[in-house]
Amino acid sequence: MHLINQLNEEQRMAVETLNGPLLVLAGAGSGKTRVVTYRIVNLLEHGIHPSSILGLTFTNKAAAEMKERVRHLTQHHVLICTFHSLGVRILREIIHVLGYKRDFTIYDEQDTEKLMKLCLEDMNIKTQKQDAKLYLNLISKAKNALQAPENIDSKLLDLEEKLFPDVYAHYQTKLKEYQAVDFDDLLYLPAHIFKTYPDILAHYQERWSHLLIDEYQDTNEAQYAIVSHLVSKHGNLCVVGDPDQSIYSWRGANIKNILNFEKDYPGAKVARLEQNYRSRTNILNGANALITQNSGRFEKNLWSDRGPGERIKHYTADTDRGEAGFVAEAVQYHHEHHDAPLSQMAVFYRTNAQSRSLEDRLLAHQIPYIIVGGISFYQRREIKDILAFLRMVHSGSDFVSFARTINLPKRGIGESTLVKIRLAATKENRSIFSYCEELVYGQALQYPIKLTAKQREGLKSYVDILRELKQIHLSNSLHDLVTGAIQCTGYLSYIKEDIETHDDRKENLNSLLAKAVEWELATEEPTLSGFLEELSLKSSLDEADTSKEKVHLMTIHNSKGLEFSIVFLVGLEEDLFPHANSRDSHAALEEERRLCYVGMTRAKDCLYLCDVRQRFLWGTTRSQRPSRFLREVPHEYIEKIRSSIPSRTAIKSQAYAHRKVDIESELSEVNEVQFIDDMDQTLPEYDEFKVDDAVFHKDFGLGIIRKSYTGSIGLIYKVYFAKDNSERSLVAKFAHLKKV
DNA sequence: CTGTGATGTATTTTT
DNA sequence: TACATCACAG
Repeated sequence: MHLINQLNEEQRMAVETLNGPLLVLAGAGSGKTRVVTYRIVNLLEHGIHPSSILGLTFTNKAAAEMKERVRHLTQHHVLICTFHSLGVRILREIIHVLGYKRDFTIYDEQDTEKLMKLCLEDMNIKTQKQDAKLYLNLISKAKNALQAPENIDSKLLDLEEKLFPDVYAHYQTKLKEYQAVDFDDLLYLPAHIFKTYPDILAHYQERWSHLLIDEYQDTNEAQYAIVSHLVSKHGNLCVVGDPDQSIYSWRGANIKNILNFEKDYPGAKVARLEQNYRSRTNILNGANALITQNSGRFEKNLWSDRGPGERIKHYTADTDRGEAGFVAEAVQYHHEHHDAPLSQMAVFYRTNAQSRSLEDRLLAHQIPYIIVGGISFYQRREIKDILAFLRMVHSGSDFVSFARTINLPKRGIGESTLVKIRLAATKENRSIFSYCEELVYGQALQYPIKLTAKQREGLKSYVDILRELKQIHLSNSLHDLVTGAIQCTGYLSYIKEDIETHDDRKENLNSLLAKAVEWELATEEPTLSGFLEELSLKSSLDEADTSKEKVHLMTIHNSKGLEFSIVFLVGLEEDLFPHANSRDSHAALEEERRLCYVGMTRAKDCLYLCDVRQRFLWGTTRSQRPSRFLREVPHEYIEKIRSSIPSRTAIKSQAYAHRKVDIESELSEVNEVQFIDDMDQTLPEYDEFKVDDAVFHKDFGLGIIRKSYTGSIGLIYKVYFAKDNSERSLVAKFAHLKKV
């Protein structure tokens, strides 16, 4: 295989190890994708049948990319997909053993929230606002940990969570009744089936002889179980990942899965990919130094021979608007003076809300940008509405979709009637739609409910519309059905009522139709269920058209796996990044640090770090303190700047020496001042102490930190002092507390 | 049942 | 801020 020659020694070892367990520790930018694809090519060249190989990733995008690369190199189609689509694939084949029908619906978060509210109502649980979300969270955790409702140890639960096992059980019952599964079920149910039905498992073990898992550090228990079940026979498992880039523990990812790989699979070979082909050393070393602060790591020595490059630039703005303005100007500068393509620049932030000010300034500077991630097209109301109609055509059992569509447009069926219909249908043991049909057209009901003339009329029109759509579905193409769902339902006139949003919504509906057509052309057997399934597994990440000449805006989470020449990491402030919610947990804080590491290591040539003194956040203007992460990157790699245009030293020392002199002199006046690195004078103030830390005060003696918060004067600690048994609030910068 | 306006409240990351 | 929920009137 000639491709082998393009690899370094460790990479080659990974590519040439075809059987048995293999752990590839792939540092940032170490050529992971190349190794993975070459390894698949190598498997194929060694006579492994394409259909025996299974590659698993976390995003559709990564899967598609890898698949395409393999196809390009070998002309073979290999199954590379996300864990969730693998789950669907398996469930479509065997979910009947659990009493589901083959064409189940997949509920997204919005859908499950509706379902949960209705469950709580059923159980007469006083439905407080966040209750639904709270229970859903617990259920999600339970499923990720492979716990069935009956396996929950109620002794471990808080008092207010005592009802949880019952709620969980009822929720599962309802899901089944409505022939729906939630997102976590796509992993949980296959894992459950594998465990319970050895013959089914054997079948899948037979089918896939070689497994490959990407981003293994982000697998959760359920995913881990699926994988270990599948490989327990042949043992040919290659996992790729980087513990330092584990950033999804909040979704159940367990970093131990990768850390314990050698224990789980004795005799595993380990390839350490430590040469970074991406970043300049100033950036790489800065990031390395930062991540060293974490405990319990696999030591590694990531190096690069791409030369030092420029130092990491740190800019402090007065306000979030100023920060965004700085970014816009710097983008413009790089674009105009160095021909840096916009598509090679990216701005990363911790929370989605931060994108607004950035968008605002970029727009003002007329810089084209694209938001990667964000609110998905498929989450938009009008899209979900039409899809709900389609779901009703597909499965008459899905009550959530019924509830969503029954009053589009208004048909006089309100909350209370909806409850009556739902309960009656359940009692009657009929699907929600067949119950409605019977209610309007038949008499064979044991539990009919009373309707006003207007309601009867409304329900009848609804049933008629769905019957018509079903008819279209039988004899026409998919896009005819979509057209029908938009037109026959009167949806168009319904959205006309809101003039403000009408045009946008209409446009979105047009794109939906376009997507349907496109999908029909690209798919061999374009069925409705296939279409719905594809859309429910699509994430916002998969839609972005990244080919265009635009600056990329995204959360740091979304930046994983990408690289850009120039990266702006904004909002490096305490309580934003690291996020306030991680404040009291060491583990959470380390994850924030890994997140920062991920963000930094996306940059090839140029990295900007920004923080802001005053930020408009959560409805008010807040005084912000610089992130501790800024301090954790050693000074030698950082240059503090006060303008988006480089200072004279920077110009001279870097590749910019050829720049036009007039610009340089124009700016030199301002920049003269900033040659001093003032990092030392502006040491960020941050939570030096955490709750429960012991401290010493020169007057009050020994104390314990009870609380830390930010007042108008800065960081304040509430400290309990043993000496006089008192609690005092002390301003951090004056109190001179010492660690004990 | 529906629409309105007031009131309250919770603000991370997403396959 | 912005969204969801609630109370109340029609």
